[in-house]
Amino acid sequence: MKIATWNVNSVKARLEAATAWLKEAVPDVVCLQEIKCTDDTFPAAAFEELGYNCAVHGQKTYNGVAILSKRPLEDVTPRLPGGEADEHARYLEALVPGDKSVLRVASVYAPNGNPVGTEKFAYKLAWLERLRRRAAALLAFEEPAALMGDYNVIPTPEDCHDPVAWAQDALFQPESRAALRRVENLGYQDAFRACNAQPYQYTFWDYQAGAWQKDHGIRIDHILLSPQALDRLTACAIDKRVRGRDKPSDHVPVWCEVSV
DNA sequence: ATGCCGACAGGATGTCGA
Repeated sequence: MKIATWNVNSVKARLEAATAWLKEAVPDVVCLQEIKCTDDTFPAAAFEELGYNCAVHGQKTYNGVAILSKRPLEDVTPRLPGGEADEHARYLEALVPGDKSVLRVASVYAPNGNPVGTEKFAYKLAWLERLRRRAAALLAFEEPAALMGDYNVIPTPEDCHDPVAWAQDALFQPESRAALRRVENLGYQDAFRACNAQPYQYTFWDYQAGAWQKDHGIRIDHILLSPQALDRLTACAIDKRVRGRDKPSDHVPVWCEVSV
């Protein structure tokens, strides 16, 4: 099963780019982030035409996550536990039946957290701690699980072009990196790093300052696999070329293949 | 030291992203 994650930065602005990529990449499951629309305005028909079922946890203007799947989507659950007052649409979970077993997938859109030292940064860390708790609960099922999305965390200095340039940014704070590591330390593995040790492989390039042309990127979109999913991992890659197309998102898709 | 670009809401320009 080919599964993927992509922060599209508005699903409506990216509809043409998204359908073109789906036709060539042909993933079985795609987790989308920053769809920036409500459930009722999500362009489901365009994806259904390509054979996808859609689960949507939307929000007007900001955030919003979705899961597209060629297989049925069961147990569809929005929101992370523990944030009853949190109105941001940043998490959506579903169960996808595979050939041999089920695969639990989650579309993850962690908060940006800038500027550091504000309530936004505190919200980011609290949100990642809620994610860690949910990730711990999922491990108890002892089933293949993939928590995929925009974590807004640069894991290591080798995941950005210039660590000094990002030193003051919420994405590269020691606390942010530790929060991501705490999820991994439960027993989840970064699928990309399980397949590729090359440094300076990015998933995001800013629209500004010619970041794409200069390859000034960062790796912040991650696929975290449970042990049962990692055992079935056969490939993982970043579809970098998508960033060079017309009207691109500032993020590109990351995908992996798991034999479930 | 700051903006650079882009999407959105709304009808000018501010907010947000990373």
